[in-house]
Amino acid sequence: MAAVDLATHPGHLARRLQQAHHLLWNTMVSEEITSPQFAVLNALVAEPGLDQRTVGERVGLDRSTVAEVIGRLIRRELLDKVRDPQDGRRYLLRLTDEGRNTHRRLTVRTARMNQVFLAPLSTEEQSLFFDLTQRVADAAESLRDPGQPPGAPRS
Amino acid sequence: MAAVDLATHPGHLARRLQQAHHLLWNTMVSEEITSPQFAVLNALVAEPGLDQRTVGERVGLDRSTVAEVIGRLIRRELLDKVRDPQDGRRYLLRLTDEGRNTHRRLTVRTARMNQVFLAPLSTEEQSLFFDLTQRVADAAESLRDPGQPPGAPRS
DNA sequence: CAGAAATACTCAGTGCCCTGATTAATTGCT
DNA sequence: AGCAATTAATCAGGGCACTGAGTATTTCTG
Repeated sequence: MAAVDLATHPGHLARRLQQAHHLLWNTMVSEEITSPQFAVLNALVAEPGLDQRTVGERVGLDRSTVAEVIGRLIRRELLDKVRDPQDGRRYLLRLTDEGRNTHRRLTVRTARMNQVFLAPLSTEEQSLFFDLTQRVADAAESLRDPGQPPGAPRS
Repeated sequence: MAAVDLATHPGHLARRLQQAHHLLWNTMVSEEITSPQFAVLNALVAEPGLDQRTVGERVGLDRSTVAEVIGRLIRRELLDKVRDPQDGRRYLLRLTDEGRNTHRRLTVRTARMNQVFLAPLSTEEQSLFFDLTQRVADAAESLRDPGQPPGAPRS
């Protein structure tokens, strides 16, 4: 008799949201390529030749997960990996032609999927949704390591 | 040069949100019990003696996942499982005393965590966040099986 | 220059999440 | 009663996500 209403738990809502998204992705975008895999491809289209760690940073995947995702992309020959001649610890990642094609093809579909996903909201509500969600996520992420706030200079 | 801004992708945002939540949960609620596990305990506090499938329905876990989660809860002796004498296909789930205690203890902490998680938003923004997120999730879930809309009568 | 510290990556272990196939029990229909 | 369809659960298999420990390479420092 002391049960809680899960609808008031943002974490539970986040999980449901992600599950719903996963489902829609599978039906509208691709059953082969997952959303995190697409994010990796996208990061490499934006900045070719990144190393593994940086890709993880860009798309929000930790070192282990990014290694797995990249492993799968390499197996499918959408990517390849070469040692950085400048720094033998790093692997440099490059898209194959097929990787670039796949990214281009899926970009169209993800746009359509996003529209369907957000269709229940009006245009203003959609911006609000992005704003609120992003602020919550940013804040929680910054609790992780109280290092420099977003947009800190490099080098 | 045809890269997309992931910040405009609700799915990517949902994933980040969930990751951030997971992190906060680990530090503020429990490293032993996960959020889905808590959801299962909570469902059984609300409705003791549910079967596995129904629990999954209540907390939004599919048949396979709910079986795994329940397995872990049983191993930790927070739950037990007995065949339904009325229907030998079902397992009926019951909280142990420790399960009830754990639920009660974590309930307090989850409330605190939710506050911290949503702290970047004002009170009105928080209700808006719930409303928008819930509508998106509901809509996407109903795309799954175009069965009866929410709130369909039972029995 | 040699040893210590930092960095990039890998590996092992745990948990969540889904689909499709299978098994066991019940219900419905002749 | 007997067989088909339905239903609850399991199992196999693939993918995402995190932590802690280990390896190799580079950089920092005395």
